Amino acid sequence: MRRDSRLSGVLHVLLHMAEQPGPSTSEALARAMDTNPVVIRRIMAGLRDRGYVRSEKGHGGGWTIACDLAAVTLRDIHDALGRPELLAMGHRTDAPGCLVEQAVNAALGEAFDEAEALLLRRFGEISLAALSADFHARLAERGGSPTLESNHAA
Amino acid sequence: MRRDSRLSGVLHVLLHMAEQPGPSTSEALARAMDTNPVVIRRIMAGLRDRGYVRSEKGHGGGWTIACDLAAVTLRDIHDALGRPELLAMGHRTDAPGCLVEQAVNAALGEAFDEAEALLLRRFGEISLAALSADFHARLAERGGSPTLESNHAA
DNA sequence: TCTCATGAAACTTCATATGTTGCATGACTG
DNA sequence: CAGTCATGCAACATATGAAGTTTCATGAGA
Repeated sequence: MRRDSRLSGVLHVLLHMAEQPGPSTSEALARAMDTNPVVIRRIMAGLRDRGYVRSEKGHGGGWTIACDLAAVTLRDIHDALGRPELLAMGHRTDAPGCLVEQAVNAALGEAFDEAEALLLRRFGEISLAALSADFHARLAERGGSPTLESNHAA
Repeated sequence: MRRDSRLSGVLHVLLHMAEQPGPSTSEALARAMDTNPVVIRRIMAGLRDRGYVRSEKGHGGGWTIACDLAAVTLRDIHDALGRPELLAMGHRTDAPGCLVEQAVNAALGEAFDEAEALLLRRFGEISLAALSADFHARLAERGGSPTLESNHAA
């Protein structure tokens, strides 16, 4: 099953924006992500509604970070994306009358719930600032330049 | 994203077969599962290849359990299904050149790996016999009859 | 007014689980 | 041996949702 990469994508966008002094246009971000500007706007819409980022139209417009990176976690971002499904598997029937299927659902459901809870807990432990710090650590190790373009073909 | 219900479905089938004295036809199982016989054959093929079940053609043919339920775990069944994806999310790019994306992948990947490991561990802890026992416990509580049909519209 | 940027809607593409049909194969029955 | 029942397999249809694309409206700044 094709895996949802919106969380991965939006984090990539946010960290690039954090390296930019001014606003970043959807077009520039899309070029860096090798995708379409509309896709950028789509995944950013939820973050804008929550006030994590701001968007401005017209000349000099684009996207700006509008929150404290240390105060926002991956879980917040996941929520802003609309809490997409975490697991690729599910029950065949949600409320089965069959006792066999109830037993199956109970056993699987427990494992599913634990895995989802684990993921959400981990997401809640990682702030955007921590991600950014990890990036800068990698940058220092590599000795590269901190510009957006240097890491992409663009 | 539409969730994969093959594991749930095949477990349902196996537990029903365990309640049957003789072989169960794909057609009968499909009726109980409210699906198509070909779907049953499809999800059972992997289990047959591993020797967990046997299939016989012709009169009196059908599917029979060919393993010790206590010796086979949900993880074995998951393997027999071809180890479908467990998580609905993934990386945007698997081996990115961009350091930002590497940092994102590292953080997310750790959480993903933990969640997958947890699921597989839990699956490995649950045997088919345990599932069957849970079913019988529910049955005793409900006081129903142990037939396949009693739990389904058929 | 012209240009640049987002906002929103509609459409296409793609992957994959699921559902369906048709036919070949093999096993039992009479 | 012919007929029926069942699986095996291939091909095709359907449905869902992420991702990509096109188009037009809107608003901000030069």
